[in-house]
Amino acid sequence: MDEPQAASSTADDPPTRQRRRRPAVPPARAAADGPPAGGRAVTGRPPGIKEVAAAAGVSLGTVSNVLNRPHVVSPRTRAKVERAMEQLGFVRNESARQLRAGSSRILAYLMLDPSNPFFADVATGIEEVADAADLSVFLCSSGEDAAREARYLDLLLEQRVAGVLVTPVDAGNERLRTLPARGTPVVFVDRTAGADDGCSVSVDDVLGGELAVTHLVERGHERIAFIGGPETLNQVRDRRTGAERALARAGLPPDRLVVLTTSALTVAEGRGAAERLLGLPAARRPTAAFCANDLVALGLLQMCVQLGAAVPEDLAIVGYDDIDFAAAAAVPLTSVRQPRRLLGRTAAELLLDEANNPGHAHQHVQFIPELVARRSTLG
Amino acid sequence: MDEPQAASSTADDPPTRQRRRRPAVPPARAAADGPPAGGRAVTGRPPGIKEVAAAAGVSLGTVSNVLNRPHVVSPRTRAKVERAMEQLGFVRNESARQLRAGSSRILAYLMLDPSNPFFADVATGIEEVADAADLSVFLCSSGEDAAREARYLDLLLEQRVAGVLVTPVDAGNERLRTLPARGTPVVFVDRTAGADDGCSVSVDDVLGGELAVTHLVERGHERIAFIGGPETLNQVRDRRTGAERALARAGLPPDRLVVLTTSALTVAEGRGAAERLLGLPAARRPTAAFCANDLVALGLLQMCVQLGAAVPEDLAIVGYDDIDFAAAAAVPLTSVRQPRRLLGRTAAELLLDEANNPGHAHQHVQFIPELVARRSTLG
DNA sequence: CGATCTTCCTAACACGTTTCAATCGGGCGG
DNA sequence: CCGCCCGATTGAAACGTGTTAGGAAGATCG
Repeated sequence: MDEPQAASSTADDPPTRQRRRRPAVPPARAAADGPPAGGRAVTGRPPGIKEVAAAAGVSLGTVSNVLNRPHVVSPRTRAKVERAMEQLGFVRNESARQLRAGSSRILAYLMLDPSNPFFADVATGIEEVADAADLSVFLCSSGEDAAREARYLDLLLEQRVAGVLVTPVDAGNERLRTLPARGTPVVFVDRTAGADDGCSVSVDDVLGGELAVTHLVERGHERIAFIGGPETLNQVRDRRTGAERALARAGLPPDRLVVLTTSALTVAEGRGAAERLLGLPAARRPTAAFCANDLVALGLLQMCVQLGAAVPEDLAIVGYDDIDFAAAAAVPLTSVRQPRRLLGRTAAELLLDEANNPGHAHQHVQFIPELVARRSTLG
Repeated sequence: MDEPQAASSTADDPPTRQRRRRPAVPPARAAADGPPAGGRAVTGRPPGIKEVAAAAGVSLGTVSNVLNRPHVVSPRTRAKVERAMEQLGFVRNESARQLRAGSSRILAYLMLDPSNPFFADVATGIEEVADAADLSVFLCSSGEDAAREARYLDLLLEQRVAGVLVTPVDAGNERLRTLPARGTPVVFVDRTAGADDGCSVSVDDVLGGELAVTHLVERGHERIAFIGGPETLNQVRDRRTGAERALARAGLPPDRLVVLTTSALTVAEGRGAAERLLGLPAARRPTAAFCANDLVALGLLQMCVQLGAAVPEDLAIVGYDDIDFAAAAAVPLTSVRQPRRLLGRTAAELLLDEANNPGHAHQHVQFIPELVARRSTLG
């Protein structure tokens, strides 16, 4: 509308092309027009408890009482003070409050990767519990980078948050181990605590691997691929161990598990694994694959379809996590479901207990995963 | 291992079954054993600058200088102080620092829905810019709930964060409008600012809708479904407007756009829409669908395959957002790509400018979307 | 009129930051 | 060897803002 060439849809410019509209609201404006919601002063720094007291004609302590112990203030006085706060646009300075009170009403969840729907669901569970306890949750993303993780831990410590939930990149991190000793409760999520000092909530990944591969064996598969990596991730190791155990239980030799290692648990890696897998000579090619993660499984699935391998006829696939997209794949994916939201809720509850209950005893809570069978293995 | 019945994989218990291991690390432990990383005192409250000064045998001011202006302290003294901080496990109290300094090094991104990969990518862009400016980002999720959004805005104000990026549930929220006046810069992400007072970064959704439908028209489709909702979302309205405009441009009558309204932009809603769509009599059934969102498109796609409708032969599908799962679908999805990460980066840059540059002028930056054609429309 | 509340105010406090004059330890020109 | 200059360091004090204990003032009641 404002720039004719922009209305054309032929994109000959680089995709980062952009337009700017209404470039200059004059800066003077902020101080110029009438107060939008009362006679708010638009002075430099925000008004403090002091200004409110002056405006309401009461003392400073009374204003504080209105904020923290409203019942000890007479309704008339309270109303006066509240009106003054409204008019001045008073916002309590949390730094000052916290400095004096020593406590904060904030929890933090430091997670590996916000773009993995799994962690988003865990966070939702955490928030449910926090809301009920009148706490707020800040989410922090380490992006699987140990340095970022360390930076955030320092920051949270400096902020004196009420507690930290963490899915660690580096469970042995010294900061993580010393955190509890400095008075900040910590709960490990989806990973058993590195040391013994702390609570953890996790899901039995060995059992999950067993469930997946037992299911495949029961459907008649005798040569099964395990796709995942890197080996440094506990989750990957445990799920593979479970797979091996299931094979052994079925009386199959260990070499019937064909291990394809990936460098990350992503869709792209899953696609790459598909090419390696389908390139194997027919005699050695597995008839089923167990992926350490749904993202890998979805990549594998996509590439199989693209290369003309039928799922599950030519290759049955089992994923892990049962993210929403698993059921929505064109060939719905059999997957191992984890109680994601419950994981978050339980972790938050443990954290609250650690923070509030002096007789708190550290615990490791482990949940039982569940196999959800869909078309990718049932044909 | 510890509980025999847990080793069995027959899940007869409810899926929330759990085990607890090592229930009691004796609480006395925290005060009992040796300091794990030096002679750290395990007293009640964390040591302050005062204790550090005493331990290092220097004055209080010198410790502060080590923290804030290391260059004015001689290397020897500095080393002494740093050693003392290490030993005591000193952590600067950010509340006190901020109270005095008045400024915080934290940005917040208040987003609609953390489980939507779109927002996770925007957040990643924000973090890139923040990292470079030595700021940290806290993520907050409103979960599309206006009350939660309001609570978080209050909290962030009280924390005196350096700035707030927000994809609002309720763009007209009074709190949002008064935030800037109270000294906290705000940038609207993926939504043009409600009022004029503030920066915003968005993508031209009308153009995106035009691109999608123009592509379909060029491929010969003359009856096209628009699937999305609720109508209250700006994004949905704009994308539909674009669709209508493209039809008009092609000289097709407006009733060639068959609108199916959903109650949310989710996979489940997409599935539901598929049944409605395929249930239409052949004469009125569209040969192509433009979905307001990739989640809806993926649901539609899944159900089509399931009901035996070939994509794109029986129904061509275009999504919106180009999330990673779009390319990974078994029939790769044509979609309208938004520069998600750039959106975040630009928003963060505007925020920094608003915070640091006194001559800052509010801007509305709008990006141009791009169509990515894949098999779901190309056959 | 004294006892008892109720309501409100005063002042100390939490802790790191910053300022400023004062002090200290050398090195250096004389 | 003396006095001076310089950088490093110190001690004291003010500050930012809200919290809270303890006491004063005012109101109510018997």
